[in-house]
Amino acid sequence: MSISPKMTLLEEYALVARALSAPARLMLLEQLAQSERRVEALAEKTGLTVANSSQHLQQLRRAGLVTSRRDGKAIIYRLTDARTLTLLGVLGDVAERNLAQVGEILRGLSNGEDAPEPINRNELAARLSEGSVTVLDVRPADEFADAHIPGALNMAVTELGKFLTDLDRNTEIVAYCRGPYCVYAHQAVAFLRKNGFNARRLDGGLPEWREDGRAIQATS
Amino acid sequence: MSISPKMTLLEEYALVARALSAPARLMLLEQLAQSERRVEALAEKTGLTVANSSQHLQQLRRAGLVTSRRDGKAIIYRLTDARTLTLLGVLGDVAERNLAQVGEILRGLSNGEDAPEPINRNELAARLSEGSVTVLDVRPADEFADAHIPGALNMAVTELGKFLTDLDRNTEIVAYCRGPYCVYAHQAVAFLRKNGFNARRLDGGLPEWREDGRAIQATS
DNA sequence: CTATCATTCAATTATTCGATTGAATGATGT
DNA sequence: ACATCATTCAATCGAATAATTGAATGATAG
Repeated sequence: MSISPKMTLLEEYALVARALSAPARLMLLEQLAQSERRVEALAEKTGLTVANSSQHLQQLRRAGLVTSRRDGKAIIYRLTDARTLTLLGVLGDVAERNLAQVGEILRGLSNGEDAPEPINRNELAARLSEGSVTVLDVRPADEFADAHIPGALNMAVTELGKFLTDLDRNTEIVAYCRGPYCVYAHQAVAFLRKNGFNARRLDGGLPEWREDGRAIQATS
Repeated sequence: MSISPKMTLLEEYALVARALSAPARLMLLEQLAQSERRVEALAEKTGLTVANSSQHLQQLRRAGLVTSRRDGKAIIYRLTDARTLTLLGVLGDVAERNLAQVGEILRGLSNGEDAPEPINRNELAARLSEGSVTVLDVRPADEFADAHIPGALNMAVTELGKFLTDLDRNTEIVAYCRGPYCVYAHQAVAFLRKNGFNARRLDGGLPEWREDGRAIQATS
């Protein structure tokens, strides 16, 4: 079947693409983009069984998208490098702009509010150093604890209502979450705007911010 | 199965990735990156049957990677936009750097010669305006006729031996072909270097050159 | 209006994939 | 050296996919 080098190459490229072609594996990659994790932790975060996670992770490893190492009794998986992150971002970009259904869902998350353009990371960095912005991390608390943008507040989207009084209505709010596939930031921005706040989404999530080489606040 | 918007989104992203997960479709996309084409022409170029090409093209269309229009009796397919090209490039990049087998094949194409770093498109453009470089288009003649880098010579890799005397040994040669998945340029560079020429590969092929907004020489 | 013909559809077959279950592995840490 | 336990493997099932064949579609061109 694949005697010529050309065909072998194409099959390898196809293998990488196939690794991205299951929602379960995209969830795993999104998690790994936050930080390296053990199989069990990944299984819990994604709702997959451990055995199933393990098999998906092996497919991702065969495709070169993740690598693993041992730490004590656990195997720790992580993204091979920043190119994996780039690939995920471009994939989301293509889908968002070329698939009508994706655009609709993303707009639907805004719940009637028309969302403003996201703020880019350069601009946020500048605004942060001025102190003229409130940064909101809407990921689960454990992921926030692991690492976040310095000075960010952590509020789960579902709890946002309870903390509205804590937020300064005169300062622009920038919300972010995991990255291109995370919907929390969209929802948070819509909710805040509906309640009269000036809120925008950050372009990219924590992984992209970190990949830019910017400072993060980490626990360990 | 997919009630939550999050899952629906992931399924859509996975659909795009799945579209890239078959060698046949990657070949079709490589062809479409050269120029828009009819189904029959694509089938001939890729060696697929017409019916099979049609079905693959429909999958690519569902994934938003290509679009089609009618021209007379024919349906003309083309890449939806430059993002598709970017996606293909990043996919190749990940595979080349993370999969050992891909690296080996690409090195194997050089046939013992160690290939120099490719020249980037900015540099080639500068060198072209100086006239200090010979540009070699190693794609098939019909694709060359369709469009090529201005001033480029067209030689199929297999015919390269016959034309060695036509090439100036004192001018550096830059070879290019279809893009990241095309192996002709690698082979041409190896052959030329083995024969004492100073040759390098262009980073990216004609589609990337065109996408940069640079001048091309076209027939029509 | 009708014949033409490029493209698409439909039905089939062989293959591959994803999820599940329970057992096996094998490096750790005592 | 051995027990532990996170991870992986193996086997199974149901579903989805790619390629092939031949027929159907449907817009064009005369």
